[in-house]
Amino acid sequence: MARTQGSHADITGPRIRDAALRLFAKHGYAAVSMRQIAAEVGVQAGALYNYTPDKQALLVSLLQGHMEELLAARPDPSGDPMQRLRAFTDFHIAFHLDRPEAMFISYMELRNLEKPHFDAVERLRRAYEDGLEQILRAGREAGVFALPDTRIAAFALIAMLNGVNTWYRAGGRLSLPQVQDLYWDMVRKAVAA
Amino acid sequence: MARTQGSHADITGPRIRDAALRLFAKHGYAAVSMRQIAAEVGVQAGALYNYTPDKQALLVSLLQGHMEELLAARPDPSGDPMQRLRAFTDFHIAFHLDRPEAMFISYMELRNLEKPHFDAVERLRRAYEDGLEQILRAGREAGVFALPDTRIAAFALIAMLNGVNTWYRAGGRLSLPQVQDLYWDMVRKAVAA
DNA sequence: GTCTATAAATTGATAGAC
DNA sequence: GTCTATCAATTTATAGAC
Repeated sequence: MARTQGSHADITGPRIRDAALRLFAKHGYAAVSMRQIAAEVGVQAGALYNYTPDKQALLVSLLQGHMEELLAARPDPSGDPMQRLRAFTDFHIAFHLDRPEAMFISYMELRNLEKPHFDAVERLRRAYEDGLEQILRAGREAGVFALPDTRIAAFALIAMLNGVNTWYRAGGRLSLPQVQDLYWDMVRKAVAA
Repeated sequence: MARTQGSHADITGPRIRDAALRLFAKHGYAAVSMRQIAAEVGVQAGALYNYTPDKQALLVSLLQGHMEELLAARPDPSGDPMQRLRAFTDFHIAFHLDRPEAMFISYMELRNLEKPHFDAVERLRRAYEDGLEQILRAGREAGVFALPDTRIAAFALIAMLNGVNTWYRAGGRLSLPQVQDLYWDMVRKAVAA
């Protein structure tokens, strides 16, 4: 029989983060109250403050955690530039389709981060963009890519790949490998020499 | 000498929309109070309700107005598919770089629209995407574009072009025509046969 | 058309019982 | 560790004077 009171430290913490992620993605950070998060978890609002000092820290943890996971999961830089770009494309699509809410709030709620937290997250994003740009530069030097501006190209490719999340629905007419093939076709041609 | 009271119907209306656009873009719809908007305009909160029935109507008006302007400003469908695609690319970049806040809230604040308003704005966006897809289909039928899926390609190209707004700053190292050339280079190659 | 004043509800966060 | 109760501040929106 379910208790209505008692100690649940091990499970409550992650459930609070899950609930906050889901609600922030759906309604936006500013529109979500601590009471809503607590209700989603099944505790009272006061209990949340055993796990987070305040609402802002909850958002910071979600965004920073997402970017650190993204950087840690990147494919190894092995193979020629074409192979590396294909691996990056496949990875980027798969990683973000697997975490639609985290990806969504990582773009949408940046402005709700206080300055030092914003700077920290931006530094991580910058590192990720740099990873792609290095692939593009290596390809240009090898003569397989033709890109007048590798920095802008990196922005453009990431923006294009991010767009998958705006239309893809699991169980739709396209499987993940089909989506990866479709985007790889355009990525490959866009950078081609 | 400036009055602190009195009638200013002609100028107050547009100024409220301007202030709301700026503040919504900066802090997010949910995070902006009617008092903040009023303060930005230089009136008291109560005065806003002479111009909008409520806060939601202000957001609807901004998003719907932006999409209608976008559709109305599209380039004429003249020329061959390659020329039409170039015109679309140049137009899309120029239009959105000219309205960064409106573009921003049109993507970010969709979720804060009540259902019927959301549907109305989505219908307009869909019409815009359809315009690009028709260009892509015409090019594929003419044999100048090679695209396995014109719908996905339209999404991908729009997402790529939208990305300009995340990094472009007026007065930066690149002029508008330079940006248009850089993106056209990638768009052209991405769809090429 | 704008003001002041206020109603009614909701917010983030804290205190103290259990 | 969670609860109930509550504070102090802020919110949208309205009423009525000018």
